Amino acid sequence: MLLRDKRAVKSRSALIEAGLAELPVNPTASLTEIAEIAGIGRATLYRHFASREALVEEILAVSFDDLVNALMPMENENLRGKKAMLRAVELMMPLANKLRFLSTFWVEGERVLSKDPRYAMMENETILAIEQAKEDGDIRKDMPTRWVMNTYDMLIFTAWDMNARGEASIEEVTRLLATTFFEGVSPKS
Amino acid sequence: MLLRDKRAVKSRSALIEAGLAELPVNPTASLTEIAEIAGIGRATLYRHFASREALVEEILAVSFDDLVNALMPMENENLRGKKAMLRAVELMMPLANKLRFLSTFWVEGERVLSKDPRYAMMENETILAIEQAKEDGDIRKDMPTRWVMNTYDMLIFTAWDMNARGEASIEEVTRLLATTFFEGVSPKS
DNA sequence: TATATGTGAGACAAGTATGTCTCATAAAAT
DNA sequence: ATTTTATGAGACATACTTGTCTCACATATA
Repeated sequence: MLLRDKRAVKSRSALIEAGLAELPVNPTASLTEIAEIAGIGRATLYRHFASREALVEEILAVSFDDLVNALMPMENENLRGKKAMLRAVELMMPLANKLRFLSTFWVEGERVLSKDPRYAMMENETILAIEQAKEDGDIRKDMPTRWVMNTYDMLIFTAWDMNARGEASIEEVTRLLATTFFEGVSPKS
Repeated sequence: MLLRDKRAVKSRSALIEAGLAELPVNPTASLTEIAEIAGIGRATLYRHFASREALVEEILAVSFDDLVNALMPMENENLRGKKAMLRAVELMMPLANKLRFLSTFWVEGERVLSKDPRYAMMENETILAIEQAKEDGDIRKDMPTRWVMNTYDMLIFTAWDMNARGEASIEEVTRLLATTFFEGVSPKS
């Protein structure tokens, strides 16, 4: 199954798409269900993925690809600290559905997530930006970086969720997130 | 099984304790596992709880009891808006370990959670406090109440989680939460 | 002490998920 | 046109989970 054949490519992507759509909604979905959603025979699923875990890992890898891809523009922008964090939010917001998969496997799959070296990489970049923002006077030095990062991640998930429920547009949640994160919910004094 | 017998009371609470400890870590734990953790025979588990769902519901009910109990002191304090929100955080934070169960079942169990009338009640009280805070000039009027509430809830879970991992004390996460929520992560200007 | 009741161990049935395998068929590759 | 390869359908074995039931035993209760 070396993806030289059109059919194999199609089957594979159909399976990944199905998992990406179904697993966040129903994390314990059986492989029979996923194969059915993909419109692919269950046996074929096993031809592409040796096990359930292999499928999940592959979907995670694809999600990371999209995420890293979305953040690509930043490579040439040389932003740091607060500006980098805001720009990242802006670029990540439209990827809501992909992030959703990642957030579903945040708890259960922390060991799965951390298998991907890019996970640690992205975490490190976030930490770096937070520490730069502290130096620049944009984030309080007395707040643990870990707390700031958790808050940042959590706000991203919250923002996506609200957008997915149709309660606010991408632009709106981006603005809300930025304001809430840096200024809090209080009016400017 | 009317809990007239010491043994029944002990078994029941051991099972609830086990579920409370294990399910947040491993949401798909089998009843065999939970019974083993409780040190109770699996048959006895079924004598107390008709089904898996019944066990989960009971644990949720117990969690709500604790939560409502913890917030009891506010009944006589007549706080409103920002002060009510801060006081609620202060009272809820020490319940971290116990109430992590609720956050685990936040997504999956939203239908389970909303079975409990106290869920809607607490939600309404939060909404009321947020709207009071808006009137009082403590929360921006241009922020949707829904967004503010989601942020508030998520910060509570984040704080619980950080405390549960031993990364910060109760007092610390309480302070971090309050500051982050109302002022944001930026230093005071 | 005598009775009532909760319990543990284990058998049991039914349902479901995982993973392997075969074979005929259809569609790609050459 | 011929060969190669992926697929679908389904059988099959294995294992696990849920939920029920029985029986001997231990422990509350009276």
